[in-house]
Amino acid sequence: MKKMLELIAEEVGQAFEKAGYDKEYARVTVSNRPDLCEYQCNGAMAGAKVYKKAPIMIANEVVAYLLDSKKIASAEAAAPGFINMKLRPEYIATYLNDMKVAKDLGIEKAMNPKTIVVDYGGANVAKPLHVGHLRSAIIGESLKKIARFLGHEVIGDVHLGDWGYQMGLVITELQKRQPQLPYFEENYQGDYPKEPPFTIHELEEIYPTASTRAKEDEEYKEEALRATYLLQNGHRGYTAIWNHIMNVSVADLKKNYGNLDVTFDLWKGEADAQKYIPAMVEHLKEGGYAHLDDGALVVDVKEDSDTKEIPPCMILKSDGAALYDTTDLATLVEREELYHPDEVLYVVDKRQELHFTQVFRCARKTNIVKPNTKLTFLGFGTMNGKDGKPFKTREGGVMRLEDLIREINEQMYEKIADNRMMSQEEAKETARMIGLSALKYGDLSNQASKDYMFDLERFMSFEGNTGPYILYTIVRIKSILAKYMETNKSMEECMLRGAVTESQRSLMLEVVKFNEIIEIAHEECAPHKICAYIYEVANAFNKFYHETKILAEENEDTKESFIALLILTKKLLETCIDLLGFEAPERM
RNA sequence: GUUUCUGUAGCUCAGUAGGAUAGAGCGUCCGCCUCCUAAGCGGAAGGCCAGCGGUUCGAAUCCGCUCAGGAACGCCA
Repeated sequence: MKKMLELIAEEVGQAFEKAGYDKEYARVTVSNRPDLCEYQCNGAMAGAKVYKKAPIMIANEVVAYLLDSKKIASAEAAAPGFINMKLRPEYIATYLNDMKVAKDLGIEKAMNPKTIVVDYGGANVAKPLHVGHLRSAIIGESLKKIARFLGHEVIGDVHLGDWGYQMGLVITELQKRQPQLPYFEENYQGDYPKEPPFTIHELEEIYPTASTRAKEDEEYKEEALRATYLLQNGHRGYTAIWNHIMNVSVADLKKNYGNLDVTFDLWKGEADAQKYIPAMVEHLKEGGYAHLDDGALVVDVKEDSDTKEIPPCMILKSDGAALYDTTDLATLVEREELYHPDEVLYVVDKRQELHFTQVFRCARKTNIVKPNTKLTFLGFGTMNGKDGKPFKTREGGVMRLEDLIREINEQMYEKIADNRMMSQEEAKETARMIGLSALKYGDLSNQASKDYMFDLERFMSFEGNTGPYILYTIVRIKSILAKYMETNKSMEECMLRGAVTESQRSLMLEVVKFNEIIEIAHEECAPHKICAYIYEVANAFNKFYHETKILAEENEDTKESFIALLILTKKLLETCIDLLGFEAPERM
């Protein structure tokens, strides 16, 4: 379905043309003066200069051609040249009825569906997920769903940090603790044990211990680097350990992401890109792109328009080892080969912007990606605590995701437990759903690129602009519809009619905006616009709800129209929260 | 130091193809349950949109400077 703004703009465009003006001035927006009108067009003022005419005259001429419109009920020119319009109630109702029966609420699917790889999550193997991983997961998941909803082929890749020095550290520490293991036995030819030599909890403790030791002990560090080197060159025993680390760690990561309802299509990582590195390096050398600088192999990515120094993209360290840049480039090689993406979207901490600028430029310059492959960096800001500094636990440490989620679920359970009659099991599941909505909405309602204050107490509140408030609104609708179903069977046949009250009309006008909003959220990578939108829809609904006795309505047609509006509103809210990555319970 | 992002109500945040009177929530104060979930709804108070200058019919929005805070700046990822 076409967007309402487009439909009205077409109408107004025709009027502009009939009046002898270019229809490009006929851009229509939702009015910022709802007391005066519903939609407005400011094109007369923009055109005034070109046509050397007073804007109000242009507006008046255009308005004259709008009076017999089937969509627009009233149009008037206001000083200095606004064109103010109201829609015909039955036209709004028709539009909403179409939405109600259309697939996916009549969203316009992409004309040319793109293949989009979304690189998000950013988890590291052998390290627990912590709050620092939250934003990437939440924002990336939402963007993935939005793009998919619009008809694109979207591939979500967790892109694990599963290669390099950190693995050498774990191997070294393990060797210190259990030197008798066969992995460390030289010339060992037999099979290695199937059971991993550590649990996830031990693994999560091994890494930080090793990391700390390496910083204090030069010799230890050398060993870890050596282990890293051997692993990368196929050392049999270390590879076996690496596989254990992967198995243990990935299982745990899947569980954690599962708690967040975040799912990836691909569990690829840096290790997968390794095999593409030699050929890529060859390509960079042969193409004359790379040169040696201080012993390191680099590709210059400076551009004339730069306002600052952009350091070259470093491909190989002076000791010959690969780096962050290398792996990300090789991953692009891999992605080109396997998926031929039209776009690769990175949802990463904004502090990595420079790195991705380098990688993107290098990939383009060296033809690692096709010229028309879009590379997008969506950098998100830091989660700050109430003190305005990066979020920490009370003890000053990094909070583990697992602990955070457990705490949210427990608190939410206590909040709802004494409120309603519910089995413990249902209450637990309900608390989980509400808790997740609080967490995700709290994050997503902020503009991704900005730092934001992580205030759980506020996010978990049922009042105000929060996830729980949105869920509460949906639950209210569900409750009415359930009651309606008890006496009436065919809910789906209910038809919307023109609004009978102001609050109903406002709600209808909110619902109309749906495809407009989703499209913008996609284009701008801005889930927060969906949050703002559903908050307005929820407000409009609650006002309508408050002023209207829906089930007690005596006029059957009107009642059915109310029910139809409720069905549509519910579908809309549910669709939107699904795009944000959470869902609503039956009751709460 | 260079570059870059941010600065909007007491607090947390919306608000870009420049538009009419800058919006929410929380907090504060005042109202509303015989009625579909009051986890709701209505109302009040609260602003030099960091400051100064410019562009123009018109600026929170575009440009310049200043101030304040954060971040990044080649062999970690």
